[in-house]
Amino acid sequence: MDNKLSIYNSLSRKKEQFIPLNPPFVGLYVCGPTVYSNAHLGHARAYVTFDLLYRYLMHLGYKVRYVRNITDVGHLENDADEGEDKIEKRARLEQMEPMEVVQKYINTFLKNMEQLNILHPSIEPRASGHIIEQQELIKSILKNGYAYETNGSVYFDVEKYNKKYNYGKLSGRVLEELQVNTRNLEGQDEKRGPFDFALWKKASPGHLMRWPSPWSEGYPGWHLECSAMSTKYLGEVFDIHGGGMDLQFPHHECEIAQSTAAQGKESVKYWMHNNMITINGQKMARSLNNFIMLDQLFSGDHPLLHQAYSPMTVRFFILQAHYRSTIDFSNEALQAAEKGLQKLMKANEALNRLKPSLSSSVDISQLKARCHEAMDDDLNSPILISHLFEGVRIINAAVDGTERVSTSDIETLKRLFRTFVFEVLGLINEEAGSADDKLTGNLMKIIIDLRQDAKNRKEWTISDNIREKLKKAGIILKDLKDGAEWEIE
RNA sequence: GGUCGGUUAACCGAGUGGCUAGGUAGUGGUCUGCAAAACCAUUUACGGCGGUUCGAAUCCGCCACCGACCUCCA
Repeated sequence: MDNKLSIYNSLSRKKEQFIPLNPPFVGLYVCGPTVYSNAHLGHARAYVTFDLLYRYLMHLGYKVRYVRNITDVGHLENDADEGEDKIEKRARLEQMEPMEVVQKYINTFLKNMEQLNILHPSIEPRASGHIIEQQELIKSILKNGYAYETNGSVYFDVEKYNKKYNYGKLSGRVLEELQVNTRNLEGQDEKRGPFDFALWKKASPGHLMRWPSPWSEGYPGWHLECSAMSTKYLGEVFDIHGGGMDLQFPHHECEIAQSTAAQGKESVKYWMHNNMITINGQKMARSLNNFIMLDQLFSGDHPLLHQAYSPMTVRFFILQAHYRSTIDFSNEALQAAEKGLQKLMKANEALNRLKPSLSSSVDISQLKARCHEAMDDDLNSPILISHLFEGVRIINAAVDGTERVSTSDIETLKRLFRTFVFEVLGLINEEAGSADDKLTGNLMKIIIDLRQDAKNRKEWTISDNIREKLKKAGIILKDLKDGAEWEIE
């Protein structure tokens, strides 16, 4: 198992060599969605990013336990302590049970993830299924003196925590400065400090989702679930915690505080954050009302979209940028990704009919080494893709006869594509299958042979007519040096 | 206002103190009955002003602009 992989640790703000705590095992926790609405382009970016990490770690031979939670309770809107629960709000709007809402959006979320060929995590725990664990965690924090109870609610004492530990180390914030720069929010008299956050909230009379607890009938605070579930499934200390950059503060900061307050030590070794997707230079945000849902992207049904984009086009678009950069959405960029992906997939198919030469005029093993280097360098998928396009050029040139590739190098290339294009980048050839249907294949052979006869007699009107009519039927015909190839549009 | 990050050619998007990233689009050529594809060649770059250096787009400083976080967000 090689350990050349380096990843950017948000905690140290630099690239660090990845050294697992207990090789060959790796514990990976990623903040999953709050299931109160359909999944959007931003979700795709986050989960494609960590899917890439998951796939590459497995490729390196690690045994990864990947935990991605589903938030189905406790996530409030607006001010963290006064807002309405997102799930409950949606339940009221759609006149459903909260858990019906949860199920509905879990179903579409998982469907979208499958469309994007994102592998299922090892465990997808739900917050509502871990109320006991969350309560136990609160008890530990209370016992250690870093939380207090007011009116049946329990809050984390940030100021006290900050005296011994460092609240703000992940996001680079200093508590005193935060306090100076923050306006006093109203309606927070239950809390001792403005940055204290809820661990347990007493349910108001109309609140639907509620559980008994030593403090009140209520529900857990949002930040708690990740600490509780990561500890349960990955242990007190584990390797990697991931999520969107926007979660760094306050969510991940609070997670660090909770775990540290409960166990006296931090739980995460490497923090990784993916950057945002922007639309016309601005972050996609609910408040800006510029969301594009994945279903809309796949169907083209959105005012900003000129056309539909397939799941693999979206995946490839995301992978063509580095995960720590913002990517700006545009139709042009998506269309460029679509074309590029087609080129990659066609070259992969051409690989199968490549005629070997006695020797090679290209260095395939060097290409392979470069692919690994790119991924080892903080998952540099754009560089990896650029190397794969060098492979594309070699394949096409070999088909044309301007480069030579030996039998063993063809095998290496095939392995290279299988490994990096399909296993690591997780791409799928969406257009594959045209030749799978034997009957169609036979019919097409007859048509192509008849057309070839016409061509041999230089009856161009007939041959062009056949090509034209096939096109209308959705079949693209391309003449080769000997014969022709076809594909379904 | 505080903190952090960015500004790369027509568009997207990497990277580096001196060596063509890549994709898409454009132009010219090869191939072809034509078309498509492919191949070869090729145009417009590193926000501005200084500084360090033999050499900077890459390091430093200042300025301009953009964005993120500081409230829910992937």
